[in-house]
Amino acid sequence: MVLVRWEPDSRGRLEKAALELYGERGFENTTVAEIAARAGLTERTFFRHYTDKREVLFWGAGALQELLVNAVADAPAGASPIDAVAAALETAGAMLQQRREYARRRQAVIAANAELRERELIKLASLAAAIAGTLRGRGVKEPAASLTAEAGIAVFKVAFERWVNDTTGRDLPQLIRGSLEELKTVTAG
Amino acid sequence: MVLVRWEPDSRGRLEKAALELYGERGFENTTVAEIAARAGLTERTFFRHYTDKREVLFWGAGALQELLVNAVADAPAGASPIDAVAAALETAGAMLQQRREYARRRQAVIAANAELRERELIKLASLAAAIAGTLRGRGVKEPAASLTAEAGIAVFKVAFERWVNDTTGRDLPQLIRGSLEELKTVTAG
DNA sequence: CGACGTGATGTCAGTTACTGCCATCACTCT
DNA sequence: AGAGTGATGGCAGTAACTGACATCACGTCG
Repeated sequence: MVLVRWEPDSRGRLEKAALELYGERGFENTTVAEIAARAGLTERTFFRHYTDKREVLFWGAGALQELLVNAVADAPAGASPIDAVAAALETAGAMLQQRREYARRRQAVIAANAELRERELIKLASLAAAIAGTLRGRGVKEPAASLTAEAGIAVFKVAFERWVNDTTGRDLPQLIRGSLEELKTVTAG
Repeated sequence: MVLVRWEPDSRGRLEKAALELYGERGFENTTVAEIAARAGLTERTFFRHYTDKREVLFWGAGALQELLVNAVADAPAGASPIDAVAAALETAGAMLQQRREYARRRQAVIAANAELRERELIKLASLAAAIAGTLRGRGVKEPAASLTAEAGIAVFKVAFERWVNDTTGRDLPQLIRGSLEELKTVTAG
């Protein structure tokens, strides 16, 4: 009957089931066994794919980091560090924008739970560290590299939050540009 | 024999025991039962004082947040938002500086473990949110308030890390000032 | 002075996240 | 056909955390 031993894309099924259940009853009231069951798998298999119950929502972070690092590395040699970072963030923002509904649901789930917010923050910190490393590779010294990267992440955080909670459909890359301008104004004070 | 039913300062004993054990064998290889035993208490009592195993290292965060918020609120009315935040951070830095050895040991423990780093990041995010709220109370609009607060926290993170890993005994408030200047330079690019 | 309430602690049982070890078995390669 | 591989299941074990109830020095009030 069954053509293959296991249904394909178990990762995708686990992520879908987890996002649904976290959204329906909340992260804390969802059991890993329940996620696995909805995906047609067992708890043990869940933990083979994800190191813990939170990580199932953050699998895409690696790809985002790679995208950002490449974009910073590929910025024109003449670009200032902050503009290289800003351009990279706008590129990433354009990608996220294509999956707006998914991004919103996911963000609502994360915002509703402190443990998930913690995980998100460490992913952002990891992004900042990777960006700082890339800037150093472009010849930027410390502490300028770290400060530029951290400032970029701050700009992204503020812009992303506005974008998620925005009903007027503003453009994420534009919000990022606007946030950077605001940061420049504010630090010039 | 015993004059009082329980030794006083169970919180202090728990925090001391936890920092020691996390430093000796690492966070992951330390059991809450072991911490409690070293403090002369039971596991159950540990969880009455701290919501989880990490929180025992972050009890002081509340006082720090209060200090920062007050310092921002008390800044002269004419001060720019970024300068108000910078002054508050320098005040906080001066406080931390008085407990340098403690701060270093604690930071070494936190840096060695991802879960503890997560917790630290959410505490810093909470600081940023509180500062942003105070700035709004001073009439600063969004997104300027959030960006100023996030930028301030970024400056603090970079300065604090340099201070902790510094062997030449540089002054933390000075490092904070220097980081802010660097940020201003970098964002002016 | 004695009963009584209170607060910090102890005891214990239960749930669930997470891990190590071994078994299974469709598919593949030789 | 037989051996190897890889994704999965089953199961036992540890430890974080929680709820319910017991204890008992201390202070208070009648």
